[in-house]
Amino acid sequence: MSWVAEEQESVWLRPGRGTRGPAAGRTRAELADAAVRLADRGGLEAVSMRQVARELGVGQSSLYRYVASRDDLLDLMTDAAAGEIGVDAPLTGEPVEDLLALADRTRAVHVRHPWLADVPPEPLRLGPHGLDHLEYALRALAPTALTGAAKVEAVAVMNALIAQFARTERPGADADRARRRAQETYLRRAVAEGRHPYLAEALGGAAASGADAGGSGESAANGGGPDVADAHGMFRHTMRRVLTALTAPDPRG
Amino acid sequence: MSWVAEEQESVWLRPGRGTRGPAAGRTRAELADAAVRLADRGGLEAVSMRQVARELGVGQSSLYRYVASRDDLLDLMTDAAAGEIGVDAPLTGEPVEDLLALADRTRAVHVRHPWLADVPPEPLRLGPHGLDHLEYALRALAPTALTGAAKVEAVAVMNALIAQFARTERPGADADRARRRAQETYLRRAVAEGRHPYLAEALGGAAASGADAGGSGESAANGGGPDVADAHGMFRHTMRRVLTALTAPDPRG
DNA sequence: CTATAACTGCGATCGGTGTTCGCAGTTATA
DNA sequence: TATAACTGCGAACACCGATCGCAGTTATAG
Repeated sequence: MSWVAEEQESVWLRPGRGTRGPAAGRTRAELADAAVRLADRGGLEAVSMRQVARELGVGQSSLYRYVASRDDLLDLMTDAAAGEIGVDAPLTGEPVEDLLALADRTRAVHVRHPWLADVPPEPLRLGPHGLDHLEYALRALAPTALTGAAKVEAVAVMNALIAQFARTERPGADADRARRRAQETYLRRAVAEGRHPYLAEALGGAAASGADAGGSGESAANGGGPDVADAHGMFRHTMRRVLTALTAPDPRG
Repeated sequence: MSWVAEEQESVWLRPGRGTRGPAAGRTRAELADAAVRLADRGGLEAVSMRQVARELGVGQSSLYRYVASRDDLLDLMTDAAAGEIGVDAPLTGEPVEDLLALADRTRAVHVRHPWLADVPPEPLRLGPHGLDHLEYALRALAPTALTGAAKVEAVAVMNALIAQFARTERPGADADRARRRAQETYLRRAVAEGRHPYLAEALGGAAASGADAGGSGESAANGGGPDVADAHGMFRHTMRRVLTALTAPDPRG
């Protein structure tokens, strides 16, 4: 990788090619498209350099002419998805409403690309579209009296919750079915033991739901026969509450 | 895997061994300990079956006598961490205060085991300790007028936020340093272009912060010279707000 | 027009991963 | 004592991300 030897390593900072050699057969955008296509079909794990190369009809090692690593490919995919959110909707001036609308559109993208929730969240994964998205959210937060840091954090929390909900509501990847069912079985049996009365009560009507303790939380409001509309309602409801809490003026200053 | 052929697959449902053959040389707990030790040192990626086997001084394939897959090993690790949280603290009866205390203790575990934030969040990753943790949280939420589902969701949101903050504040894994710095460089240059005024303003004093758009959100309040105490304060502040919002009686019913 | 430098595509290959299989050895039961 | 159940594990399989060097192509420099 000659062009990366210098100093900068971000995919987005890489300059266009020189004029010397033959033109590259594909675009980075084509790379991203192929990867997204694969991920939409088979999940993030289906996105291997070999698979992407086959999808594009090129040799595997050729991919490294466009991208320095698989992680860069994930950057491309993530930003492509961010580009689907759309940041042209006019703002009403009501931060909570505007962010809620943005959250809804982001959620839609997550539904379309369930693998988004599986992309390992790096501390800073912002491409051009990601920047636009963040800018839009900050613009929506402008009427607020929050600190810059607080605003950024509010957006981060919002996005974290969106990913959280997206994970919860996703259909289940066929392969995980067995595992998921097994874990539900365990939950049911453990609750049946009778040593978790509050849990038993909370799960009362619905079948299986849960939130893992140590890691990132998970929950599911489904089990018996939930309709998506209800899930969406739950999403909007919870999100509005959290956004209201986050955008309220800070009593400490 | 004879014992798994039947039906159930969860690690936690697997019965004790029969009395026929020689006793197993290690415990599942020892497995978990070794894995946790490795993860504490080198991150989640350091936890490979080969490494764990070497750490234990056994052959690699022997691990599959204790565990059906690497994912089961992650279950063991996660639940071991969940066991460190502690659910013996008495409840005050104030849901927000109790949950905030619980969140603080959970956060401490995340600080001690930064890899927790990297464990792929499955829809249902609850071991025995995870169940106890959830039960404790639900008990804290008992005075509330929330639905069972709403309570579970509140806990899930809380855990998601904890993981979010944990990711934000973690030191940076040495190997990612270069990548991280590169991305900060990109952010700085992009902002310097002048086409993201709100972003520029929000990042005003501090150096680099961000929240990715498509995937799960990320943020960083650090940059110039932040102290951990401030981060902790930010954590408690945000958490209290969100918890207050989530536990307030639902106007819809 | 030629030489050269820059660029592309890619086969071969390396070290690593999770997982499976079958075999030798061990132990308690029948 | 024979057998069934269990353990540990070496060897192997298929896949993974990444690297290296080479042949072929193209625009520029002399």
